[in-house]
Amino acid sequence: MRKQATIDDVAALAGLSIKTVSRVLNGEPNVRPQTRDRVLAAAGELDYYPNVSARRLASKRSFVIGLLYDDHDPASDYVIDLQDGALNVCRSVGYHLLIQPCRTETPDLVDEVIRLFRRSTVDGLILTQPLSDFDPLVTALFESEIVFVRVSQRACDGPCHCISVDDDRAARRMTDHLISLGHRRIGFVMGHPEHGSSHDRLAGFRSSLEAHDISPDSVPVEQGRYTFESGRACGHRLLALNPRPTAIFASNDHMAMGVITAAHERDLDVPRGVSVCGFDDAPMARYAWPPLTTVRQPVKQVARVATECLIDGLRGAGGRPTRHVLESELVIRESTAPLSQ
Amino acid sequence: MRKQATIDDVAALAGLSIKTVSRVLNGEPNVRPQTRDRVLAAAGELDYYPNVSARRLASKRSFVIGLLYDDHDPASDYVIDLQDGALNVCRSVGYHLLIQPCRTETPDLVDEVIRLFRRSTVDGLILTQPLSDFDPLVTALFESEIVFVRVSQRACDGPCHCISVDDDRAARRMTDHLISLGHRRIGFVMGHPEHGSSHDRLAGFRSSLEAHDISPDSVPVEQGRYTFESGRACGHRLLALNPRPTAIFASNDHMAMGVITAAHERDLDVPRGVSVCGFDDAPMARYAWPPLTTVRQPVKQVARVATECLIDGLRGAGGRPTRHVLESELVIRESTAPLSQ
DNA sequence: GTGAAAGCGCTAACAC
DNA sequence: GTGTTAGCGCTTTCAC
Repeated sequence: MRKQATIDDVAALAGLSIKTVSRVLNGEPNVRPQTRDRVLAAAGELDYYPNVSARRLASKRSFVIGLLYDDHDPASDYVIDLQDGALNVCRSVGYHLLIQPCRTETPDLVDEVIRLFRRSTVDGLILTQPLSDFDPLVTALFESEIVFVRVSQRACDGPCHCISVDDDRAARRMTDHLISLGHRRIGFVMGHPEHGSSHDRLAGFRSSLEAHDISPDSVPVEQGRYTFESGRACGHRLLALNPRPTAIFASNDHMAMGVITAAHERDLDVPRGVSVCGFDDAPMARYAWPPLTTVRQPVKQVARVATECLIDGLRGAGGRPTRHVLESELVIRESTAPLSQ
Repeated sequence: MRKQATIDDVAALAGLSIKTVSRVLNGEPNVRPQTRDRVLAAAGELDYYPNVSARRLASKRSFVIGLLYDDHDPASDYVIDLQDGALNVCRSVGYHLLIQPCRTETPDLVDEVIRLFRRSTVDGLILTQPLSDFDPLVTALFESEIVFVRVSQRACDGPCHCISVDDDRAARRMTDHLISLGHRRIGFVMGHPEHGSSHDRLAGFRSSLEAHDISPDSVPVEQGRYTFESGRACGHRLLALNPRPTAIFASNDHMAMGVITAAHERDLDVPRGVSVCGFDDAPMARYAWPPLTTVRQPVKQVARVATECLIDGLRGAGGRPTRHVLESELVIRESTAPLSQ
């Protein structure tokens, strides 16, 4: 393994001082373009790459950001996409990503996260749902003056960037779709009551109904918890109703799969007997039978934007807190069909 | 944010030199137990935690290990489990984990990985399948004298630890299960031909057949690629056969889901018309309809063992290369049933 | 067994 | 615009 060049080597080759090299490498002002080029040429020739540890030690910054997520069961696809989006940005700007799965239930979650900081291993954090809606944590971070961005629908009053997806609107459009197929008796399976997204999706559902003059009486709502099992239980309850809903909108794909299973267990064909749709476009949605109509969220892009905001903030380019709202996309597959007479 | 204590603070409080403190913290010999205790007490009182960057800079080690995995489509559950197992060990011994998704197809994959090292950000690597079977990479790592462990069935000739799962045996036991249900005409869907596991699983399948005196003629084998779509295509080919197989063993769950879809598309009930089983116990297997009979691999444990081996190796406790083989577990659900007459 | 001094490779503050 | 001088907090070498 060849020895890695140091900044001194570059300075020597360029015939400049070490500080000038440092300036160029850090994009600081007050460098003549011509000097700059000389430095870059020398660095290129030596295949020089700054030593991260030295840089960290001297600058007291770690160039690492932490990605916090809840590692609850059915989240792996979501998490992988988050990681992917964040990693892409990190790599392109020379940061590292520290992944930090955690559980909202952990009693000393807040302490743990704060300690991550105290140990100076992380410059800033990305909080994803549902952690980003967990008030004790958010409050503690503000108090500790830790830089972070939230991926969350919910507003927050502190000086922090928020990135969100328009769940409300997507749910409304999905409901519009069901109604356009002729369905008017639509069951709804709500997500985990403590996740902000559950309420947004329900709100979108309701606003579509309202716009179509459908009475709330014909739209039974069941409380799920975003898991397959809860979807299955809610599915059974909804399908036992008389009159039976002709369509069921589950707030995520896992619950939608549960609803489909419940339908199968009652020898009800999907979509002929009942249309079912989900939310999230988990990979399983494509492989289900029948393939699931759902909503595709731009998860990678959310992570990308969040990471960019955070790193900009760390670089001081920060400024006032911003709010980004990204759009989801309807994915119509075969689990929804026109109402059969 | 309170200022983090330094090693000097600890030394001062303990009334010892900084070097002695360092010795204790690094578990070096030549320290009197009593001195040791004094140091630990002082460190505890100050809530001291060594500064990672300083330690890295001075020791030229990063205390970071890299987890390399292929980020191919249907792998997210596997990857999350790998990360989880590795993270647990890392945290308990004070290492960090750098995740590095990559694609075998990337032309300069090898260069990229080597560079990870040159830039001194990683002390060692964990290679997971199918990367761990990718010869150009493995060879390059040996040549660069980079410390790594492989998660792979395949043996390798270099001085490196290997952690594997006994796919061969698991496939044999699964086939035994099908035969015990009365099936003798069993279709097999092979995995990606370049993944070592594909061949192991096929071998296990064959050895069971042999043990039961079943002629190879009655067991059609189709070549898949571990994806849902390939499973679906192979499923159609197998189900079009005359006589039709009464059971199909797919080499992973995604392909098994594809086979089930193919069966549905031919109005064939699973398991009454055809039994189907998979491999891996992906979460989707539990949520499928019918729930899928499959093989559960101890992925987290594999990652844990791999991480422990690697870190031991880095600490010099290394020694000769070891080989760990972990056992999988059959998960019998409802997609397999006794042969109906 | 323990300690003193000399860096690791970089950035920060200030001088020029 | 550019260079000089000190550290950052730790590990290492070698002396005691």
